[in-house]
Order: sequence, then C-alpha cells, then structure tokens
Amino acid sequence: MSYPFKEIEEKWQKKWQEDKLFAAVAQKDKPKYYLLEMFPYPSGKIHMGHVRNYTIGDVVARFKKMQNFNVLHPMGFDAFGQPAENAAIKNKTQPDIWTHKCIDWMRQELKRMGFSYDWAREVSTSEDNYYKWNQWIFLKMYERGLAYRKKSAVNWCPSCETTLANEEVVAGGCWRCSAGVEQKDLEQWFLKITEYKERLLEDLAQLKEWPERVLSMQANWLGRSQGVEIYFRLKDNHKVIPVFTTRVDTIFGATYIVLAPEHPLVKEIIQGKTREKEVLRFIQKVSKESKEVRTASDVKKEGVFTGAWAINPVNNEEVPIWVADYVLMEYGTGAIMAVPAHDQRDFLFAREHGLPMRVVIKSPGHQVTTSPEELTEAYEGDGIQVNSGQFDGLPNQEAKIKIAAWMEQQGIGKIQTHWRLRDWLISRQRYWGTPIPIIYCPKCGIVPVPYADLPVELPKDAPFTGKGGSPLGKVKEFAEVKCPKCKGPGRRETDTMATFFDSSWYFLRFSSPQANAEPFERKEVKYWMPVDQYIGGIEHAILHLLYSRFFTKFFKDLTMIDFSEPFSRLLTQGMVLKDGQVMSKSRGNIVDPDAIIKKYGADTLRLFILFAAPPETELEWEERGIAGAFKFLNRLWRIQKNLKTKADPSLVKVMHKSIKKVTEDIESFKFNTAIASIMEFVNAVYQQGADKEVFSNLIILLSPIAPHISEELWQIIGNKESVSLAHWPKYDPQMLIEETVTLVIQVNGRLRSKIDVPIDISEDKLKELVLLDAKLKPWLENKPLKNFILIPNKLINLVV
RNA sequence: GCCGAGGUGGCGGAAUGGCUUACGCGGCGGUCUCAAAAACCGUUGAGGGUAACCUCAUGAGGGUUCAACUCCCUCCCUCGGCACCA
Repeated sequence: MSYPFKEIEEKWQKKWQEDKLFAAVAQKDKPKYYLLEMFPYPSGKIHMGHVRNYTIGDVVARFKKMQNFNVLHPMGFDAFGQPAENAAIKNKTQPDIWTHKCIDWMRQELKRMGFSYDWAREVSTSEDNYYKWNQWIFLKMYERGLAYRKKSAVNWCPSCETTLANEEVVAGGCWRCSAGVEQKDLEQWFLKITEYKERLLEDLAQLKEWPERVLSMQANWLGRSQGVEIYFRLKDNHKVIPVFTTRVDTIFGATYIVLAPEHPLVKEIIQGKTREKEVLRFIQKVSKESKEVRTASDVKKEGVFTGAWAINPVNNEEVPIWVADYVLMEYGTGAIMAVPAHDQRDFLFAREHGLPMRVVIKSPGHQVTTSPEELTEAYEGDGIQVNSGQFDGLPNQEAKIKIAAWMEQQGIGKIQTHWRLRDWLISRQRYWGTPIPIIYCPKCGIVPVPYADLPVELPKDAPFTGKGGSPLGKVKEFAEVKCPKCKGPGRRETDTMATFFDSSWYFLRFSSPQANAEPFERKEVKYWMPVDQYIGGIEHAILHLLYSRFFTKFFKDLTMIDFSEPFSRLLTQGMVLKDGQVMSKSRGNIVDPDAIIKKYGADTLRLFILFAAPPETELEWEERGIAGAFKFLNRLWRIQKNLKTKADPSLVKVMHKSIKKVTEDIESFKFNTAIASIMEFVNAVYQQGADKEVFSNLIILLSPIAPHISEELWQIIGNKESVSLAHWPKYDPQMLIEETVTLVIQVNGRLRSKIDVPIDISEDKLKELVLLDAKLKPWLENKPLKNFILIPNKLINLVV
C-alpha cells in the first residue's frame, strides 16, 4: 500500500490557494527575496524542462520564505509568438482563443506541481494592458533615436515567413524551425543595442554570481576586438583604403592588401585597367555564392589581382591590391592587410598566387627562420621584431603598443575597437505580436502614435492564410488611419514586434502587474528589484538575457530605476534527457509530467528531478529512479507510526548534522546532496524511532522539496498552521562535536589501521597508542620512524 | 583556431589536499508468501588469497607534497559558444 498522495496533494493545493499563502506584499521589516524562473511560452503542456526549472525555483522560494525572507515568486506567460498563429491557421480559430486555452491548461498543470506562486501577479504578454507598455517603451526608444528604421540586408526565414534577429540565427538556421536563413533587402525597425555594447560588456564583471559559460558566451557575442585602423594610400591618387588589424606588430610584413569583392573602391581602381573584365567576372562569381559556401573553412581561397597598387604607410613600400572571397565586407573595413608570414590564411593565399612574404617576428625559442622560402606555414605566435625599422629587437607584444602609438602620432593609423554585435532587428511580418506604434504619412513621414492613443490594439479578426505578408496589412480598419500630425490619410505599420521585446522587461512588471501610469511602479521596483535569483535554460544565454540587460540599462538612462543589471544571480539548469537525447516530439521520447503525477504524485516527481543530478548538469530520465524516489516517500510516510517520547541522543546528533548539511546545500543549490542527507536522516529515524521534535525538524527540512507530504505529516503531528510558515531550524554546533573520533593511521601515506580515540587527545598519548597497534607492527618493524604527522581528529601518517 | 564547462564503480552521482566511490538505481543472496509484488535484512570497484589481508584503480603522462580526484605542467577525449573576425 502506498501513501495516499493524490488525496493529499489535491487537498493542500486547494488549501494553500484559499489561504493566499504565497501572496507577496512589500514589507519593510523583512529582507526581500525576488525569485524568478523564466516564464513559459504557453504551448499547452508543461514538459520536463519546465518541471525541472520550476521545481528548483520552488525549493529556493519556499526555503527563503521559511528563513524569514519576504519572497516574491511570480509566474506568467510569454504569450505572443508564432506557434499560436500557426495553430490558429491549422485549426481555423483565433490565436487569442488558442492562447487562452493553453494558458488555462498550463496554469492547471503548474498548480498540480504545488509551486508556491503568487498567482495574483500573473502576467500575460498578449493582454493589451501588457503590450501597451511594449509600445510605450518602443516610443521612448524612438524618441531617443534608439528605435530606427533602415533598409538593409536582413535575415529571413522562408518557413516562418518573417525576418529574424542575428541572435535568432543559430548555425545558419532559424532558432525556431531550423530552416536555412536567407538574406533579404528590406526596410525594417531596429533597436540600437549597439549603443550599449560597452556597458553590456563592462558590466559582465559585476555579474559575479552568473555561470562562467554564460558570461563567456555573452562576451563572445559582443565580440570586442581591439586593433588599429591603418590607412593605405593608393599609388595613383590620394585616395585612402583603411584596413583593420589586431596584429599591428606585423605591419612591416604586410606585402599586399585584399579588398572584399563588394568593397566600393574596387570598381573605381579597376576602371579602364586591363584587368577590369577579369575582376568583374570574379566579383560576379562570388556574388552568386551563398554566405555559407563562402565562409566554409575548407574551401580554397580564391582571388584576383586588380592591377592597382597601394603604399604601406610604415615603410612606403608599394604593395599590390587584390580582391578575394575570404575578405568579408561586413567585418572591419572590408579590407585587410595581408601578412603571409604571420597569418595562415594569408600564407596559403600568397603561396597559391606567388605573392611575396616577409618575416617580421622571430621566435627565439623555436628557431623560426627569417627567410620566407623556408617557411612551411605562417608563424602566428609571439617573438621578437625583425625587419621592422626602429622597432627591431622589441618583443612583439610591446611593439604592438609602440607601433600603434607611433602610427597615431604620424597620422597613418588609429587605435580602434571593433564589435561583432549588430543592432537588433525587431520587425516581424506576423500577426500574433505587439503592433509597432508607428504611422506612415505621405506628408509627415514616420509619425509615432501619441501616447494617449495607446494601446494600438491588435484587431481580433485578421485573416489567416499563412502566406503572403503580414495579416495586419489586410485589415483595412487597422491599416488605414489618419496621420496624428496633419490628420491626412496615413498608413499604419503592419509589422509586429519580435516577442523577445515582450520578455525583456516582464521581470519589472511582476513588481506591480496592475501599474497603469508607466510600465511598472517605480516604488515597487525599488523594493523588489533586482531579481535575487533567476533560473532558466542555457538556450537563453545570449538572446533573452542580453536583451533584458539592454532594456534594464535603458530604463536606468530614463532614470526610472537605479540599477543597471536585472539579475543578481543566475542559475542555468541543464536539460532533461531520455536515452541520452533531448526529449522531443519528433524523437517520440517525451515523458509527460502529467502521467508521472498521476502514477506517483507531484512530490515524487519533484524529489526525483532534484535528486537525479545537480541542477546545472544534464539529467537523464530514469523510470527506475522515479520509483526509488516514490519508495523513499512511502518509507517516510511509514515512520510517522514509529514515534516515541524521547529520541536517542545519537539520533539528535544526526538531526543537527542534517540541518547543517541541508541548509548549506540548498543555499548553494546542491539539492541532490541535500536530499541524500535527508535520506540518511530518514534511515536513522527508521532504525531508531524519532520523537516529535526530531520528526518535526525532518519534515521542515523536506518541506521545500516535497511540500504536500510534508504538510500532511506536519498536520498529523498536531500543527495547525502550514509548514511553510514554520521557521527553518538552526543547528546547534555543540551537538556536532563528537566525544570520540576514528583516526585513520597511515604508514607512508597508505591506510594501514584505524583507531578510536577521545577527541583532542594529546599527541604524546596518541603516539604511545599507535606504537602499540598490532596491525602496524609489520610495517614499522626494523624501520626508523622519520616523521610523525598528526592532523588532529582526522589522521596520522607515519613516515618510515 | 579562440573562449568556456567537463572526464570518478554496471548506471545517476558524492568527495576541492587527509579512509575514493556518500546517497540512490541496478545486480546478487536471504526473510515473509502457495506464489508474485511490496516491505525488510545482508552483500556489491577490479584483481589475488581458505582467511587475516595484499595489490591496483578518479581520461593519459610527469611534477609538488608526509599525503593528490583535488594544486602545477604537458597531452588526449566529450560537450557548448564564437569564427575565412583580419
């Protein structure tokens, strides 16, 4: 007979809700703790990833509450987005209706897990009282020149029929559907996230409690590289070709320069020259190649000589100008100086086309030759400058700084920083998103919708065909509007915002979900923010987390908030795998949390998912493991019958040890070992029988992890209030002190014997005892004792 | 190539200078039962030995130390991010 989990769980979920046990109210007399998990997209069903994410969060929220923190633990739904639109097309319904249905269903499922959310603060981004503020924020950005419209080549997903941000392109494919991303020339709205690039990079240093890999991924994405822009003059006229390099120390070895085929100067320098046709043909050929083909690293570098020459400004040497496919217009200046002796790509290209090389850095240790003929590959390491004029003999790292300074002084170069980050494209040619609050007027141009007219409501009756442009364009009443300025006929922007816009500030909204003068109440935000602990998947390491950091800095610039980072501490939980693979519909290896709850209950599911692996690593789903967790809870259920009036002192000791371990482990997110310690505690209780005090503490320790069974047992032993209102126990350090201790005895570092002695026994006494130890005799015989090492209360090592 | 994380029993994982393998899963043996399940008890790194016990083992190799999974050096492998990035 297993314990009646179904009855227990339903009963307490209902009771917690009735009592509004987890409602958050600002309270001055308590320290606040804002715990947030990344809110879900309401796809209709929670999956194991959600269960893991939210269980981790719930343990911490409940734990902090019992430690007398004033806890904010909200939940909401990232409700705009393509799946709703696709489902609506498929089922011939409205995305609005479909989304609401999904939200209702998911809310039910989350409640069945027993999570301690303050449901009164629930937020849904597709409600007009939420997306109104997206529009408000957009207008604020527009006013400050941070939202702007521009025509450029943008990422296009042919399957989703919409544009994508750079951050949404993963390995050349759409982040959502993996279809190959194409380039399209379109006029679109961008957010100037690049204006914040320095701060986004610098402030990473503040994020001491973020995982190293997220910090490194963000830094990679921002992609700062420091170098020098060098000005090469053309030989024939005074025009200048700027090139960017991070290796200015190799400038004396630059023996040719290469322009990207798209470089605007190419056509000019070949005009009327003998090579014009050949170069044009080459450019034509490259333009037909896709970016993927062009950037594949194993493809041979191709290029042609333009017939033109430039002057290397450091030594006035004439160098030929080439055009090659391995130089990209979108990075740096679209032109490079080639140093074949010290850059492998340049080396291969130079060998292929018979271009000259010059060694300018010599590695003293490695005997690198200074004669280019003997080179078999480029030397890219550090060394001493040679063939570098007045810089000869300097270590190259030092020369780098000196040459850069000297070039600036001479006016032939400029120290510069290049970034990989590009502005954020937010226009989407889709229906189910926030309308961009802009009107185009033939007379006045781009006119922002006045604040008073917000929200620009999403019409409910847009036609869904699933193809051919944004559905909003087909809704006359929506698209055709008067210009707010001149009252003449105008046309509304019919694109919607990327949904990452919505999630870039929702954490602020939770502080005051009903705010109606601004996106959030400043007073509430001041109390609750920043988020003390944020928990979510690693897949958002760049996307959502970068955007949220950007928005936070923007609000700070608006003086609406006084902090610049939204999330003090971040935990990225690992994925849940089945048979070593991510659970997915297409693989058919999904384990439905609902089925597990039915079979074993929410407490068992919570317990297993925390116990099976540390939160940051991947978790392999094990049906047998979950049965083990269930077994444990049943065991716990049974020991309530074994209570006695006075617990054995040795058990009280176990209790204090457990309190210490569980407290420390939850604080450092080691839930698996916290549970292991509780299991040991339960095993001890099982054997010895607990009294009420010991049992009470055991229940409290388990309650954040398995709240329902804990609540039930808590009431059974005679408590009236919820266990979540109990105080987290403190351990007594006195109780951890043992009277005797088992010392390990080593001879030459190898375990040979053990000895039980009183704690803090004197060294002399110990020595005496040890030398009497019969087990040690064979190891010590006829060998003089060289050293006697005593680590108090731990170990003795005899060196002979 | 650069950056980051990691490599420990049959499996998930403990241990951050001091008894390697906590806790759990699985396996094996037993108790209860007509039987099974559940529950309970015992056992379980490898090799050797009747046994006491010995030897070996934390990706590989070296080093520091009385003592190394842990610190240092070299290398290998796995996973993730960035990348013809100048």
